[in-house]
Amino acid sequence: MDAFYASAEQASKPSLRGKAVIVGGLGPRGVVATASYEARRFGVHSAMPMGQARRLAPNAAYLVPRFGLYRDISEQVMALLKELSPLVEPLSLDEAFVDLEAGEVAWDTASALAVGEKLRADIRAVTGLTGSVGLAASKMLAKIASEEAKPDGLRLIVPGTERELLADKSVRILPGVGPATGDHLRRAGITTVGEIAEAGADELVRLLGKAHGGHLYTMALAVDDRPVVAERETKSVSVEDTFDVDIHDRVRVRFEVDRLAERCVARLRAGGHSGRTVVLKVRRYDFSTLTRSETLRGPTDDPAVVREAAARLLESVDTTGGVRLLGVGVSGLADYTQEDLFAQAQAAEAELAAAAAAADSAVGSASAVGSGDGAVEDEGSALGAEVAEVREAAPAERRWYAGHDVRHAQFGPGWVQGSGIGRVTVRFETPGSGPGRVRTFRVDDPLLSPGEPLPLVGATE
DNA sequence: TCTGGGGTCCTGGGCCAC
DNA sequence: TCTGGTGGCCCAGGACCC
Repeated sequence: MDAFYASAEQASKPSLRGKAVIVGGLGPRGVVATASYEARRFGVHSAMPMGQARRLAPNAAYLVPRFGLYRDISEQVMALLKELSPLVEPLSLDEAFVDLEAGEVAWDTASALAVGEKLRADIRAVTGLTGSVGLAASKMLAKIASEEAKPDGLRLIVPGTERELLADKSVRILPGVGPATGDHLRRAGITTVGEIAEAGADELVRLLGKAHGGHLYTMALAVDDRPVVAERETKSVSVEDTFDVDIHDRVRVRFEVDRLAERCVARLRAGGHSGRTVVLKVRRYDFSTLTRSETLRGPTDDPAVVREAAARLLESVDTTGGVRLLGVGVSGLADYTQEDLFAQAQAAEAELAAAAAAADSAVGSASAVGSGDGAVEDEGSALGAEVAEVREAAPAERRWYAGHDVRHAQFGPGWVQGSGIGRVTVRFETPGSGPGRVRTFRVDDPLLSPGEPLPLVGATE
């Protein structure tokens, strides 16, 4: 999909069509997730600090992402892809590899082009958005082709022309070559894909190590036999927060770690997982990042267990000077928990005990663990008590995020154009309407409530 | 107003068992 | 008994991707 988040916003907000739209974190430390093509003309691009984007494009519309809407659109597109082949490998919400051969829908250049054009038409018809298609003999080349096809295009790399096509391109075009590897290669006098091929496998391995160097060399020869993999197993689950202002207070740091641990476990459970290794991530005031991990005896999805492990890990980290980001993750995923094993063991014990007719078998309840209600149990530490106090004091206020959907009892559906100083400005328009009017309300206006994204195509028109 | 969030993979050192 | 090689696991950090 082309400039996916921004395009989705333009499609659902008629007043933004043809305008510079920037989607991303709007806090003081936000970065750009996606910039519309109009915004890119000002030099704004993904991963740019939002402050810099605002300097470059002060008049652009700045919106907070609406992942629910993007996910819905993504599902529509993925469904179209699955009609083409059983082998669809999603890379993100807006990108996927499709093995057309496995789907038996394309067998030569002409049929592949026809499938690509029909897919683009279908995507437009179903979602109202444009997508670009790259056709090639491997995943790497298909990806390069799709980048070249953007926006709203189709590009086919004819088999046999690959090496010639890659030779003059920057090494940065190869997947796996980011700023660091790019610099590394540049210092060795290698700037193009052709130069990687000329340097030879041994030199690449010497420069970048066995795995990375060897892989890059074969990529440079346009050799990529990685298969399209439909189902990928999740290997870790994590949540992290960057704070608007560095946190110095150790109690607050501990409180945030507790909260993150609980959010992480909620996600873990939602995915039907448990995990054995708990990871704490700390980014300090100077942007230095460190991780600490602890591997438990068995997998868990118990919030208290993860919280306590994260708290132990935090004890080994020096946070004086301030903390910019905290994260908690769980890896070593399994589909059972240590508690399950305890439960099984206890059930077996209970059976034995019953068989022995022991009247007082001492089997506890295994189901008491992991209620997930967020109760704080800190083994009586003073810090734990303080954390509980901070938790009690956490405020709950209604916030209006720029770009998010609202509904007004009198004026109907609209979206938040901005808010501040007790006021919220709403533009009343829908995907099927023309550009709408703007009205301002008090932030606590009882007639105003959060709304749901409206479908971009059909329903409302 | 410098630098998000959620992932994956690789490397290299330390430690331990064989 | 001592030493060395090897392989696996754990841990930390770095790079990369979208």
